[in-house]
Amino acid sequence: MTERTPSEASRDIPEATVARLPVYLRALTALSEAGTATCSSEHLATAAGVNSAMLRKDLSHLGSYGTRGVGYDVEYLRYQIAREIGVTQDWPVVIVGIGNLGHALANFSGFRSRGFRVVALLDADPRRHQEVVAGVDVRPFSDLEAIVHEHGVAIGVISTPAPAAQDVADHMVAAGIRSILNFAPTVLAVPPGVDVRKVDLSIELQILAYHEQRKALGAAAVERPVDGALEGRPA
Amino acid sequence: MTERTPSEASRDIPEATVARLPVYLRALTALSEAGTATCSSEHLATAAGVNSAMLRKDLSHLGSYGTRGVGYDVEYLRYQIAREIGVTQDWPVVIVGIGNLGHALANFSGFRSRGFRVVALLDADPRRHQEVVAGVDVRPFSDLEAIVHEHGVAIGVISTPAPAAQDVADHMVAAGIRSILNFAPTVLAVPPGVDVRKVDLSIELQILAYHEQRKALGAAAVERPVDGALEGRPA
DNA sequence: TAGATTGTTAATCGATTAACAATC
DNA sequence: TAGATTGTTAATCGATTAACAATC
Repeated sequence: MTERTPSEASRDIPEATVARLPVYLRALTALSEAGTATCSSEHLATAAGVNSAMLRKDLSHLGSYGTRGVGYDVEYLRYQIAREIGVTQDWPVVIVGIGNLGHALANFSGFRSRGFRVVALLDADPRRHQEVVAGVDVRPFSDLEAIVHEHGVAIGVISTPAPAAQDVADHMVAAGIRSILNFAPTVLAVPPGVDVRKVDLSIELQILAYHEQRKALGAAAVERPVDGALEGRPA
Repeated sequence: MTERTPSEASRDIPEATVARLPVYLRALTALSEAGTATCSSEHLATAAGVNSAMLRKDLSHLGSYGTRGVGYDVEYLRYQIAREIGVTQDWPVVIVGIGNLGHALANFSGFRSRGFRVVALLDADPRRHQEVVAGVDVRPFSDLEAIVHEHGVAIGVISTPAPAAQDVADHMVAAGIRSILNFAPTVLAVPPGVDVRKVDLSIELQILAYHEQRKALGAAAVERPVDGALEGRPA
């Protein structure tokens, strides 16, 4: 059951590598469109914003797709990475929560071009059910299960307000979805076997703020109040 | 200049910890709003979706803000984390690129409530300069430098199409911005000392697709073509 | 053959986790 | 005092980087 052909050496790719493969894929697509036939690890690494040792290490998890002394065939490597990620196939996606962000996501061209097809837009608010966004009409949230089964949806996107997100996730899981991209600023609880990735705008800004604050401190090391001077411990 | 008071033990917090502090902050805010005065590391960790050992380790980098045998004072810990991140102060932010995503960002309430204030919306397209979005009017991109200086903007958000992003980043850096949140699907080159965080929707979906594909393989291990059977190496 | 560049090894670094002594 | 829970230590795990032998 879990046995594996030894020839298929490429299983169990580290998570950090998986997260970079789409970046390499994009860089290779750009090189391909620019008419470049071959590239070195150095060249590709620069385009992807990583160092070449890391790139080669990452690619070594997939297999041996380069040629020593020469480099990588752009088209060939691009296909191999696309296949490894799974974007050579079509992925039906459903988006739940068609507010400002949901509109932006539905209209985002980068999905379609990478094998993701938005098959349905759902919203709990009946006033939105008149709307057509990006050529797809907005349907009631209660249609979720039917749509998931009809289109074989494996990936769900949540762009509702935070209070609704857990309920949406529960229904997605119940309908058979096992991969969720969550834009709502809340921690989702899901059963084992379900993957959740979160995109959290205000967390990203807070991380930047932390570093920005430290930069400012370096510049004027005085302004910060001395440890504990302002706020006492509670009793 | 770089000397440091030994009492301020909390410098040099690991990057992984910094990325989780905003999650703890959000959980503490929820606890606070629910009227909870005290919580254990176990309780807070569950709310934040991490394990309690990691939470305590993370908090230990900030200082010793708990009470053995008792737990943490919710309000006190919340303030300490907020101060550490820097969200007790106000951060003026500028957003460049007011398409669908820019609209969604400008309207996002989570910014304002966490100390981020959108002081300007900029777009290169003159047709957008009539618009008022979320109470702020859209101004020409060429106003960037003046606005940055006027408001002391330290954080810039890029929500333009990919081809425009590098040029926007260059202008931001030239204007003095040293923290950038990039939503454009492209790798930005910036000088040392400038922080860039990227949010890339299609990369997130591709990471989910990779894992989804592997789940499907586990279920039906046969369907995948045998290694190299379909595609030959290029000459 | 000589030069170039991959794929891999080994060293280093950082992050996570479990366990427990300190202490409220 | 006894029970609870923190803060820290040490072990483990995973990711990054440099260096170089393999080889085109």
